[in-house]
Amino acid sequence: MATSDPVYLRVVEDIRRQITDGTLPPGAPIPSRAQLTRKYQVGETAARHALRVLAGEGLIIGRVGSGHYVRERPDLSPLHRWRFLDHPAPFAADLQSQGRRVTWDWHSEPAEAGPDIARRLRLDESTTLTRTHYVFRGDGRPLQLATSYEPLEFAAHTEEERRSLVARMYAHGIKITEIVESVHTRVPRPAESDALDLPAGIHVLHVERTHWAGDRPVETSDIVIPGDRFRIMYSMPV
Amino acid sequence: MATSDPVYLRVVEDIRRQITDGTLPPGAPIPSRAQLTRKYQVGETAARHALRVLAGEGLIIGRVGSGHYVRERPDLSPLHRWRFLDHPAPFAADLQSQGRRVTWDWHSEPAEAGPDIARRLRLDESTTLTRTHYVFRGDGRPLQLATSYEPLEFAAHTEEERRSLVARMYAHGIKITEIVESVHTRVPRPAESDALDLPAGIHVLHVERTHWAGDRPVETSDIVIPGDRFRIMYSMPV
DNA sequence: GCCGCAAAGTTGGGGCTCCAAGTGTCCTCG
DNA sequence: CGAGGACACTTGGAGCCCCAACTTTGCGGC
Repeated sequence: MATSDPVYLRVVEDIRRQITDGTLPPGAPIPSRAQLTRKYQVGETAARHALRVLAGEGLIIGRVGSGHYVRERPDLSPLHRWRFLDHPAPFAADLQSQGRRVTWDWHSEPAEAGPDIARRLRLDESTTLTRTHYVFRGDGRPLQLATSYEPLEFAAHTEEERRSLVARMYAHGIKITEIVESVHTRVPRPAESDALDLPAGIHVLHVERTHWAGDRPVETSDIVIPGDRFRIMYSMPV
Repeated sequence: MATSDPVYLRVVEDIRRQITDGTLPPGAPIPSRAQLTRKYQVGETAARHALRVLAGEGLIIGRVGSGHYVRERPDLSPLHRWRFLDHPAPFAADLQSQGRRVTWDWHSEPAEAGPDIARRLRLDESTTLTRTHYVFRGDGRPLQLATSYEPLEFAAHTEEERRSLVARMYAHGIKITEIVESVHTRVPRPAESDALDLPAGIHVLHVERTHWAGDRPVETSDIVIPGDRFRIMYSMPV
């Protein structure tokens, strides 16, 4: 977006795009260091750094003597993990990877922080925030609820802006550096049973997620998932 | 361990040790590139690479113009996340970060894979595996159960070996490249209620964890956590 | 005693080069 | 026709250098 980003990022973003949009399928060879320097008109350092970044993301894998290749099982790669974590419906991962569509409704309103949210965002209890309720559906069935709290000035207004909190914050000059989650299970509240169409006796997974910019929390949300019909999948390259 | 490891690893491991054992507390400055080259007698490239690796692990943070510093909140760093994930009791993280001791009992026995484990490890149903049952306790109270399945030849025999599956596999020449988890909640089985001292009506979190070496699964385990009294905490640098 | 500025130090981007170890290909020789 | 070896290519470790942007420190002057 900026006019003078690091050049290695140009290479990273171009290859990443080709992998995510399927131009480079799993197993496909990535151009070698020498080829990248010619193709993108960058130095060897930049080409090498780009490959290392992509390998660090788990999107490609390097084989000494042979080359870099798009990794198999990319649906479990950190990029995807990352995309889903950043997504307002982070635990819709397995549904999406099965090719099914996740849709959602939301509505926003101003709200007082209250003791719990004030603690999580390190704010005063009487601070007014934007509270957004989300209902996520997969193939029409309710999958997941989320309630997000963020300062008024950062709230999303369009569908597009809702897709990535990190990108939205970045546009405001705020760089998200960490995502902290705390998970437990509990009995659903009546409104939740209703919204999720839960049979009696089924518990829910409750995820408290907070986005941090350095040592300052900038957004927090409560995510509620039916505990029976759902699975969370992720992976990490070692 | 090996006689001729990459030199940057020497630097990484030394600094990492100092951070984890408290010699370098949160906020402490890390020697600069120039100082590292002198101190460890390595080139600038190696010093720089070591700092990048540590920063990538989230243990330190670089500030342009100032230096690298041990990160605050290191109990949420990826290294720790990683250590706990690799640990047989991955979700004892918040207890340990509060300084409490987690202890465990276990017993191993040979067992037939059976349909479920055979599918997860891509083996034949009649294959004999080592099955290990763990009971984890924090301050004497039961916290977590785990059942691990691994090929006979890789099984751990000492307490020390049990601490890190990744290190143990590495000693066998097997490099773990990925950890895949699938989580859901369910009603506890009678034996689980018993072992975890669960009040009636409390559900459990059931985690299916599989360690992969390339495209081959080498270990899988079922981890059962009480859903009421427990929280999972982790974080990821963006 | 305090302010402001310059100098020194630090990170992060980028460039170039050498080398060891491993892979793949192709050609030659038996 | 087939096996084996030479050669070209690739990764990953390592070294050295230059520079822009930023922070810290310390000194000189008011």
